[in-house]
This record gives sequence, structure tokens and C-alpha cells, in this order.
Amino acid sequence: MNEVVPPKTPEAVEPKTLVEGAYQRLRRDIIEGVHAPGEKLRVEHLKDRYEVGAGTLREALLLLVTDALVVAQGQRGFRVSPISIEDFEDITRTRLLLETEALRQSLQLGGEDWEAAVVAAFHRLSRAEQKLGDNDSLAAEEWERRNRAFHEALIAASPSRWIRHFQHILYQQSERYRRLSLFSHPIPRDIHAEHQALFNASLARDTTRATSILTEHVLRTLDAVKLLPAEFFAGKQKS
Amino acid sequence: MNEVVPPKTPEAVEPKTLVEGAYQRLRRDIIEGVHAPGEKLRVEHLKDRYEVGAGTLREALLLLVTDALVVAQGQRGFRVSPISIEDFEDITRTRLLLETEALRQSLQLGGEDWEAAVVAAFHRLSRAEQKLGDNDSLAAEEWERRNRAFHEALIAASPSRWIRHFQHILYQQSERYRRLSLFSHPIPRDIHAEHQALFNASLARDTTRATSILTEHVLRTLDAVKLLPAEFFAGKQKS
DNA sequence: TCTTCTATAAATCTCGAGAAAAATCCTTGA
DNA sequence: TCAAGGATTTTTCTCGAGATTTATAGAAGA
Repeated sequence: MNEVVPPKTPEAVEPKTLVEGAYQRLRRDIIEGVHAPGEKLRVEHLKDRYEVGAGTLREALLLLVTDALVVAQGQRGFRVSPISIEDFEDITRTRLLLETEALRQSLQLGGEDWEAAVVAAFHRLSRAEQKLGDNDSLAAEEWERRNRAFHEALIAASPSRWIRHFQHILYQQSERYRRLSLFSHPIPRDIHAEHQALFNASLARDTTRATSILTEHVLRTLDAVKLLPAEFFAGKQKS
Repeated sequence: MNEVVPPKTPEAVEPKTLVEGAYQRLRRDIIEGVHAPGEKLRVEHLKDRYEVGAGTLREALLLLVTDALVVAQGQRGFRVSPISIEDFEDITRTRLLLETEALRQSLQLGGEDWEAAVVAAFHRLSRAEQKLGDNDSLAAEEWERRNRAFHEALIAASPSRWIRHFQHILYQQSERYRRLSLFSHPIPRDIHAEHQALFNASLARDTTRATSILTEHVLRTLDAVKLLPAEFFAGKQKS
């Protein structure tokens, strides 16, 4: 019997286990700043919030170590990974090193399926950008998801699993910082125009132009974060 | 009171907890092929071998997911990450992308301390290479450690934590494959000469030559593994 | 003989409690 | 008032047992 599968948003992977469920919610909360950078993550407190046992929550925290969103120190528990302007600069430049290479490969190797997926992702992103601006946090969240989907679709034709893996981690890291840059808008940006240009160059298979636009695009966010006051990067040492 | 600290081999971090101890031994066993690629890792069996509780062993396995040496599937337990010739090609090329960049930065920024550390690491590696050849697995193990230490010392002056982090993971991965290439010696190599040339170019701050030698050096191992019969990459589907 | 269904066995996941370590607070003395 | 030491509290780490899910083996039917 054929089931009608409802169209899923990508990334909405159903958790098959309590550990995965707690992991996903914890990851989301860390990226969104519910748990501040540098904050101590006490198992005994968190197990109530996420409604799982202590051992289960420990496993979820261990999974977050893979994403480098949590650091574990033996006999001293877990902490949210600290943030700093130097770290974001490092993240950005490493991400560009990997992502531009993956984009080069993708433009060279991508077939019709890849093109179709890029067109679709760009369309979805454009729609989300229209609904943006009215300070709707739900719309912003959806935009984040589609922005990631667009960037990942662009490099999806790269045959390098490892580059895509590392890119995924770095993108996730940068989300924490991008969230901060929302608080200040010192650099006026027409993000949609940037995406449009990147999209055009990619479909035209213009490697040089596409990587150049991508680099500018990513560095612009770095500049925005650089202008933030240092207090944003203080981080909690205790509690 | 001053204590006399015995000179430690790098990487010999004392485990502060049972989880870390099991993690280190498991990692070593996976890299050395005690647990074959693709093999299922049953908690109930392994907890006896490593003399820890089931929950503790689960946490150790979760830590290995960070190194991409183990893959976890919800409700289906853990497996040793499979290997393939395509995977090693990907590992090698991604590693070169990162490691050459880190080497460039290191040669540009490295100071006296970096130089001294490189000289020391090269000296230690040379000594280990002299003792090699008599099929002594203990000497081979020591050579592995010092080879890694030399490569990490070369890029230690790179300011990018993220590049070094990813390089560390990829190097660890490649150890599994390098171990396979020991079984066949189709390509005669004077590894010491390659290291000597890399060392000379690095201290001379000849970026172009150093990165070029490094690339050749790493690709040569890829070629050696490529000549292995396909049976090496079969991997266990069950058990 | 092959497929399908069911019953059994095995493995994973989950939780709470006890042991060990770290952090905190409080007393004591100068 | 401050520092040092010790006792208490908090937190982390560890284990074994029960519940749920998956895998295996066997029986029934085509």
C-alpha cells in the first residue's frame, strides 16, 4: 500500500530515540543562545528541562561535542563552547577555504538534478526573504533553514563527503554568530541581491565569479560581527 | 617544592575518567584494525573486553563518533566506520587542502619556538626511522607517533584552530589506511629523504617548495593504497 | 522451493541510585 | 579583616536492571 508522504522541510529529521530528541533540542537552544557561550551545562538541572534521564542527557551532550557546540572536561562536566571574534574569523576563513573548493567542484560536476535542486532551493529562499523584515522570529527561523539549504544545495554536487561534513559543522557554528549580528545593523545589505548574483553565476557555471561572490557574501557577515561591542563575546564563566 | 616531571611523549594524555580510558583503547583498536571497518560494535560484548559498564562504553562510542571512527544509527547501535578507496582519496585531498594552507601560514608566522619544536620533532622522527625496518611493531608504533608529531609541529604556528582540528581528524583517519599499505610495498620510497626535503624547505621558509613536497609526500601514500587489492576494502557487513 | 507470518532471542535504549570527585561554605586562628 | 583548613553540599561519574525495539529462527501456506 502506498502511503502519502507529506512534503517535509529538509533537516526535519524525526528523532528515533530520546537521545536524538534531546540532542536536537539542545543544539537548537545553544545556537539560539538560550544557553549562553561558556555557560556550564549541569546534567541534574537540564534533565528536568528536557525531560530525560541523567544518562540520556549525558549522551546528548556527548553528541554535541561532535558539532563542537559543547566541550567536555573530565570530572568537570560540560560547557557551551565559548565564542570570540577571533574564533569567528577563523570559522569564516576556514569555511571559505572549504566552501569555495566545493563550489568549484559542484559547478564542474553538477548535472540536471543538481541544477533543479539549486533552482528549487533558491526559489524557497527568495520566498522566505520576501516575508522577512516584519521582525517575525518564526519567519527568521524559516529563513535560516532555507539559507542553509541553499548554500548546501550549491555544493551538493561536490564529491567530497569530508568537505561537506566540515562545511556543515562550520556553517552551524557561524549561525551562533550570525544571530548576534541581528542585534545591530551597521552594514546595510541587500542580501537577496547577493544571493541572486550567486545563483546566476552558479547556473552559468562561471566558477571564478561564483566563488568571488560567495567570498564577498560570507566576509560581509564577518564584518558585521566585527563591529559588535566586545560585551557580546564576554561569555559566562560560571553558572 | 619542585617536582621532577618525567619527559612525556606527546599525545600520552592520562585518562581522567573511565570513559576516556575506554575511548582511548577503543580508538587505538579501531585504527589498528582490531575491530574491522564496517564491523558491528555490540555494547554487551565490548563492555567485558574493556572492563566497564554498558553506559560507560556507550559514552566512549559516542566520543568516537566525533573522530568519525564510529557511526551511530538510532535503535541500531554502533559500527566501525567503513573504508573505501574513494574515501581515502577524499581524505587525502581534503587533508592536503587544509594542511598546505596551514603550512603556508606556519612558514610565514612561525617564530623561534616553532622552529625549535620542528627541529626537535624532526630529530626524533629521524631516530625512529633508523630503528625501523626490522619488522618491529613496537618501533613502527613509535614511528607513527613521531611522524604525526612532526607533521603537527610543522603546522603548529598556523593561527587557525579549526584547520588544525580538522587536520587532526583527517590524519587519524588516514592512519587506518596507511596501516593497510604496510602489507604491500609496491612503491619503493625513501621516506626519510622526503621528510628531510620537507624539513629543509620549511626551515628555509620556502613556501612554494615546502607545500609542493608535502603534496607529493602525501599523494605517494595514496598511490600505495590504490594498488592494494579490493578485498582490503570489503568490510564486514555483519558480526 | 520460496514467501510470509509468527514466536523467540538478542541487542539497544532508558532510568534511578550509589560511589567518587569537585566546588562551596563555614569555622578557626592570626 | 583576611587567610587557611576542614566539613558540607553539589555535581559528576559509574553501574546494573527493566522496557522497548530490532534481528533471528521456525512454522504455515502457496
